[in-house]
Amino acid sequence: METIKKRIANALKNSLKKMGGVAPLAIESLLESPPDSTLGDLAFPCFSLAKELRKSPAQVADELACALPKAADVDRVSAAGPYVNFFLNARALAALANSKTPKKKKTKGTIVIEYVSPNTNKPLHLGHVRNAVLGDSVARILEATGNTVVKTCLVNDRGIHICKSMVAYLEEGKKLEVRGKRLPTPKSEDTKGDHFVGNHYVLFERKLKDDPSLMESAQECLKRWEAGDRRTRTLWKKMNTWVLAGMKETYRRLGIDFDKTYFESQIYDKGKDLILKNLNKGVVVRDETGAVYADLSTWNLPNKILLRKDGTCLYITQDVYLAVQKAKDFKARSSIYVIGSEQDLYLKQLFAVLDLFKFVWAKNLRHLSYGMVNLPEGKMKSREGTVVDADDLLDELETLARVEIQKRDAALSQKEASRRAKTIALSALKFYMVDVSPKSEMTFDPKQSIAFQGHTGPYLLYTVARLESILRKAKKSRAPVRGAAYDWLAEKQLLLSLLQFDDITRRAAAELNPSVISHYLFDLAQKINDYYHTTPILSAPESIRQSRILLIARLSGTLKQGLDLLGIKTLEKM
RNA sequence: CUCCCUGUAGUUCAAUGGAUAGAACACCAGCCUUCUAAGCUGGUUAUGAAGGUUCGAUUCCUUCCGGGGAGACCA
Repeated sequence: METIKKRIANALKNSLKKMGGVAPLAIESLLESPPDSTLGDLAFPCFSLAKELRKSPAQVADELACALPKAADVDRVSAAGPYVNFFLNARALAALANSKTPKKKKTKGTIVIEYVSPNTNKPLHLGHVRNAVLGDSVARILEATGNTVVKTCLVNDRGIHICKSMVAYLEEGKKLEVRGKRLPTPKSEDTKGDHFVGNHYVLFERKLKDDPSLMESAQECLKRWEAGDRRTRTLWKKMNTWVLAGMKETYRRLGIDFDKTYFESQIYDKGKDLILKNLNKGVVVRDETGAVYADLSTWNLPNKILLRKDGTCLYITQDVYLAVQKAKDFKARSSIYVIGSEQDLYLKQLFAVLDLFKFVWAKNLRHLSYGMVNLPEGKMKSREGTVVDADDLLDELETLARVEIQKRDAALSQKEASRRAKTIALSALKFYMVDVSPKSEMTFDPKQSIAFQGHTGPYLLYTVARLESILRKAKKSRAPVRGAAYDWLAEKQLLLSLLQFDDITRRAAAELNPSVISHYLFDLAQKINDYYHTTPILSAPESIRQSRILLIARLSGTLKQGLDLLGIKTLEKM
């Protein structure tokens, strides 16, 4: 595709010279796709040339269309109003689509991406799922465009939140002790560890209403933790282990993983030295109360406190440390933070502080900010119990997928049905999450998100399964190969779409936006299904059958490749 | 009070400043003796308001109205 574009751009440049004009610099990038395929396959808008040539855009287009030389890969050039439209040659497109693209080498260096970053006081919820799916997909996209990607997770495993769960757990324990019973565990309660601890967190919040003194207990617990009190640390460790085991299970179900996990408890006080060093250099300042802050007026941002007046650390203290550590650990040229938009200002300040500290890589830090996930009835609120739990959601989706599978093939083995249900359920969830552009808030309507028809993941899986079915049958009845032609409009559209894939992937990488890919894939699948219905493949005349099968293979491959970039697995049959 | 994001069919989402604002869901009417009907075809419905910049504005600027978020010792 690039080669055709380049050639057309050159031809345009030459013709413009003859007409007495100067071609715009980025002439190749001006080439666009017409809104309707009957208008052409590529379009060149002439608006910018009109002034210079002192002619109307339509006139320029008209003259340009006549002046352009004939070429093998272009069937026809025509002016339509202010546009010069090119009709590409289907055979040339087919040849291009079938030529093997060289595998991308990883030459661009390393990018670190940090995502999910959960607290260890409750299980993962819908918001984490959006974060996880986004981060995972962006990592895949960057990898596919020549970067080495390191996936990291920062676990917020210490702080007042976990202390609340601990206090609730100990309170419960006191009561049980009186009755001579042992403390419950996830095992004794047959509850997943993260849910077990989360239940105690909820319990704490509920009891807090009647007993405000519990808050003091939590504060004391935190102090004991910071002082290194052995019993507190032991309980803390035990509860965190439960939570992390539970989360691991959820990640596994989601198909998400990390190359490196950092724990807040291990680094939360490590940024202090760096801050103090910069204080000595006069880069940051101590105010009259004793707190250390960074003046960020150069960045047009409010000042940021880096150390409390009592000298203790804040969240940003460790974030500064961690950023430096990541740069050292992986020699990363860039780092991406997948974090909700409510922290937009915080991340701007973090990046500014690192810039203030003169780290060269600070200018390459990026915040992949994403909007909140809301429910049709409003915001998710843990206190009101309206939080959608990740595990529950996955269970529900799998059950629904299973029902649909059962409807279609009752004879399918339990094992296979379950395998398919998992894949289909995940495809629905991931596609739904990734299809909205990250910046937008999204409304999670359970009814729509679990739909298996229309603009959904399962629609794409189904399209792949149909293509694979054709390919299986084609193998069984191999026909003699002959050269063949793509002479129909439908096939040309498919070829054009196929040739856009690399461009689309690059755009998604540049924008850190997987929805670019999901939109493309859905559009491609629609074209494929249309083609499927209108064009016979296996029963096609011998002369063109083989090239159609080849096209089907290419289409299936591209769909799979694209879905893989979204973290979605496909099925051969469904 | 200040700053950031946001407002598109009944609903959920699209649209590098470009040609007739696209899908999906829902609703109605069709299509399985033909490669998987989780599919396909057809039908009804939208840019919050007013100005401005531009040959051209859903997109950029201003004001107003509505929604969300953030604002130095929580993150």
